[in-house]
Amino acid sequence: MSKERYPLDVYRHSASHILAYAVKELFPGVKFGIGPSIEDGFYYDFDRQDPFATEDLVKIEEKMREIINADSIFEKIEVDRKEAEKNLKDAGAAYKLDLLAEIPGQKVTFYKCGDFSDMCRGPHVPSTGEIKAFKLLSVAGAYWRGSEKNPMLQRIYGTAFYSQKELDEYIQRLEEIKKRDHRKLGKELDLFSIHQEEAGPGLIYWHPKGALIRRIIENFWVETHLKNGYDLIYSPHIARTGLWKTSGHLNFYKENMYPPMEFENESYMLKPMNCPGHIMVYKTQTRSYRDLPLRWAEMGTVYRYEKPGVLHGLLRVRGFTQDDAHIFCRKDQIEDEVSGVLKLTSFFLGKFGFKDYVMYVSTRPEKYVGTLENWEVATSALKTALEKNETKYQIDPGEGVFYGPKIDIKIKDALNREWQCTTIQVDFNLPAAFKLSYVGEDSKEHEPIMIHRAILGSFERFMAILIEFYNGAFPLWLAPVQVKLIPIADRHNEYSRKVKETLAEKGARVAIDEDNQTLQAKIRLAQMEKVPYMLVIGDKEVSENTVSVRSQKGGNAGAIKIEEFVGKFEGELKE
RNA sequence: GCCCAUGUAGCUCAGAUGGUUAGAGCGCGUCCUUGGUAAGGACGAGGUCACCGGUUCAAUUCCGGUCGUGGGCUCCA
Repeated sequence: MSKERYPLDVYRHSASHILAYAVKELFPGVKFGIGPSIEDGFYYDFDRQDPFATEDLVKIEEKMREIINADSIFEKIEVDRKEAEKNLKDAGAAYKLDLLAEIPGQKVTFYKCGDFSDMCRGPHVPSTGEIKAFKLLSVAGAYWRGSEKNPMLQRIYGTAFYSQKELDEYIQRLEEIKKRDHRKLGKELDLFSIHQEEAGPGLIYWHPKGALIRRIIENFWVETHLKNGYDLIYSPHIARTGLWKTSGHLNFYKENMYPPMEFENESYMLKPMNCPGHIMVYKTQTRSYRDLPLRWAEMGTVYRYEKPGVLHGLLRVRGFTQDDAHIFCRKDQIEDEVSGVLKLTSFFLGKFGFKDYVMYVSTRPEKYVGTLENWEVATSALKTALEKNETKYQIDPGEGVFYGPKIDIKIKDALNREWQCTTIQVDFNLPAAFKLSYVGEDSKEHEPIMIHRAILGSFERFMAILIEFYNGAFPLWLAPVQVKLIPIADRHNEYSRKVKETLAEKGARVAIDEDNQTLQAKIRLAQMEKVPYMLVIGDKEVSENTVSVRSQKGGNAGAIKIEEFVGKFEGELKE
């Protein structure tokens, strides 16, 4: 065995081959798909009559260990294209033939290892004994080449690391992610529920604590928008089907819309987006170039049909509230407006503690509306705005929406996962579809540009991210209960109520635990509820007019005067 | 939608090759206890074993379907 370190993906790719080798040994007749390394490990796709059971993974792992112990050499073999084709045909390797068709050149490489040979670009580690730490994780169905039209294969996921220690750490991280799951914490902290059978899947019910957090965020959101030159509007949840026809949603977005409601000989549809509503408001007046930009914001609840298999907690739902806004502006204002949105975005995300994010600019796709000149102007405005904000970004070529280029921002959470929240999209389509105009300096009619933007994305998704990011322990300004008073015995209840009143007058959200329980039990409960501050009140506190402060993260901090606690509390809120 | 797994008390989970009253812990209620920084004690109330149908003398258990959920594929705020 060599001491050289191979890149982790080479390592994993080799592990994936060993997996395929083991499957070939254990389950003859299985056909092979592809087996690449992925971000956190590797997988291999197999076509087999009977799906793999979870117990099969154990057997396969054992076989893999045998192969590793045998330390078989990965032998690279170059084969002439025609010969490869013949060999694969003889072996009945339909999927490999499919792959071969896409490989250019006259030579193809195979890697042979023991009795197992696989068409593969490589590279591989020199021999199977190099693999020190691996684990098979799960089985799942996956379409061949990711298309619903193709047959479904059985995919086995696994991961591999240089050392057992790193593997253990990875598995620990998976467990940490599981522990932080917003669905689990949402239940434990009594924030929200979903009543899939009784009320319908993908629809969220906010409980008092969750609703309170939501309202705190909304208030902050409204205040910030008003300070930053936005006006608020409200638009209805349904509109005549004709409106969605004009907007183009019936053409481009139909599969995500719920079927029409018919009444009074008219047909109405539930809104999947807020934009047409905002356009209705725009059209009520003749707008002058002097009026622009108009920035209209709305926490707009929209409904989108999502396939049953994709619903997931708060992250993927069927009814959600976007922190939406539409900016109607002139072409020459795009850059400034986008720049303003970027500044607002970093203010918002910073307020919640997100410091790391990745920006993507998506450019013109193959199918598009609008003039090339407009695309040019808008795309470069997006880039310039980013550059002037000294923001690094990546280009996603051709990934723009049909109606215009966009900026997507993904935030990174505590566990280094990326989440898409903010999106800023330039739209050439709707202003044209609704024949929007403003009167220019030249007294002629011009078409405004529309910018759609959502900073938090959807309230539901953002809450899910926050819950997992904070691990349920919301910072003081968001915590539904900020302070919990814990009287030790009944005789301390009265004093505690007075403390509560004092704190409540200062705007604090306070609760008292007057249950007939021991101090320890009350503290345990408050800790599990992740209340930022617990104030313990016993004989000593009552007689000295103090409270004993315990913080959720820092533990017991001793007794202080009530006014002192108020000062500390208010100071922390201002941070 | 497709593949696999799965649905037992408010929550987390046991359980029976088909057979009278289906269990535990937490939570909830009543009582005892009035305590000093993560579970004091006793008693009690909670279940059409997801729903519909089939097989059977008998189904929560076996079979089929439906509605959900989980992990994937695809898609996305």
